[in-house]
This record gives sequence, structure tokens and C-alpha cells, in this order.
Amino acid sequence: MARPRKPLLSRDRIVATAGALVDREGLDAVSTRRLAAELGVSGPSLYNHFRTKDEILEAVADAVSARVDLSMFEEGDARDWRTALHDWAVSYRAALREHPHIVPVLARGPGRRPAGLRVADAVFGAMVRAGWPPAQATYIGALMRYFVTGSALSSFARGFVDDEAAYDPADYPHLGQAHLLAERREQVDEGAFETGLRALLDGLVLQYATVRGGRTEARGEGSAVRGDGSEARADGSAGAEA
Amino acid sequence: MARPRKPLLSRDRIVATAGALVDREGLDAVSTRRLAAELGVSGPSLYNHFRTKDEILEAVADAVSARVDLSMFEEGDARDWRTALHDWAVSYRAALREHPHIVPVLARGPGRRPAGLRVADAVFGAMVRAGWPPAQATYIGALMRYFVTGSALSSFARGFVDDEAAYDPADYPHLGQAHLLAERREQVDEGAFETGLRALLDGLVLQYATVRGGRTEARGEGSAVRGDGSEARADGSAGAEA
DNA sequence: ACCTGAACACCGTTCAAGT
DNA sequence: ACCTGAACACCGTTCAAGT
Repeated sequence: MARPRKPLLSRDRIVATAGALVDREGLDAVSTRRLAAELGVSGPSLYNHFRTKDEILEAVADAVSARVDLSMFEEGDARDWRTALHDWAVSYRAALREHPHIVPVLARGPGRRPAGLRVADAVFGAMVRAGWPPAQATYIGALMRYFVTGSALSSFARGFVDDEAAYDPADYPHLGQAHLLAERREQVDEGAFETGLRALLDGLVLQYATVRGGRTEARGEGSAVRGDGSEARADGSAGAEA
Repeated sequence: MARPRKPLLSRDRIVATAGALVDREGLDAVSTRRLAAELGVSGPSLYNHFRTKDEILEAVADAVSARVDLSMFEEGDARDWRTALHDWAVSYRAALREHPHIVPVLARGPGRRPAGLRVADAVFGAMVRAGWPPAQATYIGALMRYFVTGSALSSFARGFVDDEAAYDPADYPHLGQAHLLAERREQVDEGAFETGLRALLDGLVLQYATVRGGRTEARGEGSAVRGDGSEARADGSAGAEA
């Protein structure tokens, strides 16, 4: 066989198939041999397109980040920063919940994923435009990510799908009971997410008032504040990811 | 050799050695063969004490949970619920940061770890005692965990230690520069955690006022509220972990 | 350039055999 | 009861060989 006249593989096809496999059977189901078999090639073929298996998973994770709605952060959008942040968090979480098995990859990785960086940049830019000092804008991007990925991760961990194998049928003889448990869990996750998001945003509104109120008093230190902000910006762009 | 007169292994010794190995070289360094070698036995010996490798890692994770300070939730403690929640979150995060490599295990696992359950129960109990309705108390335990584990996970992901191998010396010829980057990242993590925690607690104080204010009006629905609460309690105890 | 089979150095786990 | 070596069915990745 050797080399076909038309390439059998492409990065996109590999990522799409890997993503489907992750969604269907979880992270552990993705081995290079298994993935290759599903693509109709032999294992080592993948290494013509990606340097490592991890790079493939990173690409799958980035594809999820790319599906997060960012329209609320665009210049023309009329939503105030609180509403924008809220809507984004909801969209962000929804994207993660649609692909729960890849969340661990998304939550860990250093910020080399282009879509992840795009998310961080959008949040940062919108917050600065809304009047937040750059350092605080960086913090907001990070802390929102903590909360959303944290909730998506816990959610996944406690979801029924993943626990199915762990539930000994001897302890849970009724399938219905397990399903009920799962629904209850989702209720808790939903309630906790909504409660936490509201609290977070309410709290930020309070801090915003303080920061803006103090701005006129601290006029004399404007350049120092700006210097701080630039540093924070460089960091937020280079290090933050979503 | 076969069986020695005195057992070579014990669960405690396995967990301690595994924990040290995780801290030293990360999660991937823990293979049953490697761990066994470090304990002076052969790989399969471990299976006399644990059913799977994952059980060992869960035990390592639980040992970290056991180090989280819970004294602020004790009946006699004078701290108000907001302060208790704050102090707990700080202690919780500190424990995770001391063992960053195990955080992914801690963040994912279903709530079968005794120390994790103890944490969830302590938070829940204290919040109910402080006057929160049981359903809200469950949410608070969950959302705080989202935030703390999320921050510990991101922190770890962006930490210098783990990235060291990824930093090509060709791109970062000065070791000092990489160190600077790491320090900057920790600054962001620290600021984001503090900002987010404050916002979260401020927001919860607002909600507490609403909930308490509304309580007198909704007196007639007291039993319904209690019914809701019991359900949430059952769920919070069975499903929540930390 | 892109795919292959063979090979290397690993895995987690099972199991019969030993004492 | 608790440890062993051998074995099974896998891994991720490298590499020379093919076209």
C-alpha cells in the first residue's frame, strides 16, 4: 500500500474522529491504534500529522473552545459588562457540558490553544472597555474560568454516564434509581452554578463601584496604574486560556 | 521469597509512597511497576492491598482532603458563616497547592472518599446552622468547590514546574525570564483567587439577606421548603465531595 | 510526502505457584 | 495471607522500507 496518491488523513479528519470517539467513549478510549483503526489506517500514520497523541487531544479541546459564543463581547453589542459576562459563562458552560469527557484536557492545558487564547482576549478586551482596570480585567477572565471549568469538571465527575460502570448492579438493582440519582445531581449542579454565578457577578458589581469610585481620588497615580495594567495585559494574553 | 513472615506492604505505606512519587514526579510517573519497585516489591504485590491503581490514587487524593482545616465549621467556633467560608476556602486551596499533581484526581472523582465527604458535610452543616435553607447550603458547598478546585487546577496547569519541559531553551535562553513568567502567573492566580473569593462571598451575603428577608413572608410554605431541603441534603451528602 | 509492519520499552491486571 | 514470575492484552512512539 505505502503512500496513496491522495492522502488518506488530514489534521481535520483526525481531530473530528478523535472528538467523536472522546464524546462517545471517553478519554481513555482514545489510543493511537484505536483512533487509527477508526480512520482506516495503521497507528503510526497519525505521526505524519501530529507530533504526539497529546497534540491531538489539545486540538480536540480547542475545537470545543471555538464553539463558545463571544458575540456579547463585540464592540457593537449593547449588553452591559455584567450581562455579557453572565451570558458568556452560560454559553461557556454549555459548550463544556456538551463534551464533558474533554473537559479535563481543557482545564489543565497551558495556553497554547488558539481558540482558548481568543476567549481570554475577548473577555479581557470587553472588561477593559467597560472601565475595569487592566489588572482586574485579567483577574476576571481567570476567576470566571476557574468557576466554569470547575463546575463542568465536577458535573462530569458526578454524572451518571461515567459512573455507570462503577455502580454495582447489586447495590443498585433498579436502573430507574440510578437515573433518579443522576437527575438529582444535575439539579444540584444547575442550582449551584446559577447561585454561584449570580453571587460572583453581584460581588463584582460591588467591586466595580469601589474601583470606579476610587479612580478620581487616585488620579495622581494614573501612570502607575497604567503600568500595572500593561503588565497584567501581557500576562493575561500569554498565560490565560479557556 | 514468596510470603514473608511480616508483611512487606500496608495500605498506608503504599499511599504514602505513591503520594511522595506523585508530588515529586507527577501523576504519569506512577505506574504499578514503578511504585512497587520503590516499595521494594514486585508489581502485582500491590493488588493484595488495593483492587486497582486508581484506588491507590483516590486514597492519595483523600489524604490531601484530610488536611483541609475544618475547625471554622465547628459548633463552638465564633466565626460568622462568611468568615468561616473564607477561611475554609483559603485553607482548602492551600492544601491543593501543596500537592498540585493530584488535583486532577481530586477534581474528577465521584464522592467515595471519606475525607472528601467529611468536608462537604462540615460545610453543609455549618451553613444550615447559620440559617441557610438546606437547598442553598448544598449549593454553597458545591459552588465553593467549583471555584477552589478550578483555581487549583488552572494554577497547576500554568505553573512553571510543569511547563519546564515544554519551554524550549532556544525560545527562553534566560532561565531568569522563565522564572519571571512563573512569578507573574502566580501573581495573577493569587489576585484572581482573592478577587473571585471576595466577589463570591459578597454575592452570597446579598442572597442571604434576600433568603432571610423572604422567610417570614413564605411562612405558610414552611413544610414545602423543608421537604426541598431534605432532598437536597440527601443529595449533598451522597454526591458532593471535596 | 505519506503510509506500512516491525520493533522498543513500556503499561494494568490476572493467575498459578510458592510459603 | 501475601509475595513471586510469567503471561495477556494492551500502550505511545520510532524507524527503515515502500511508493
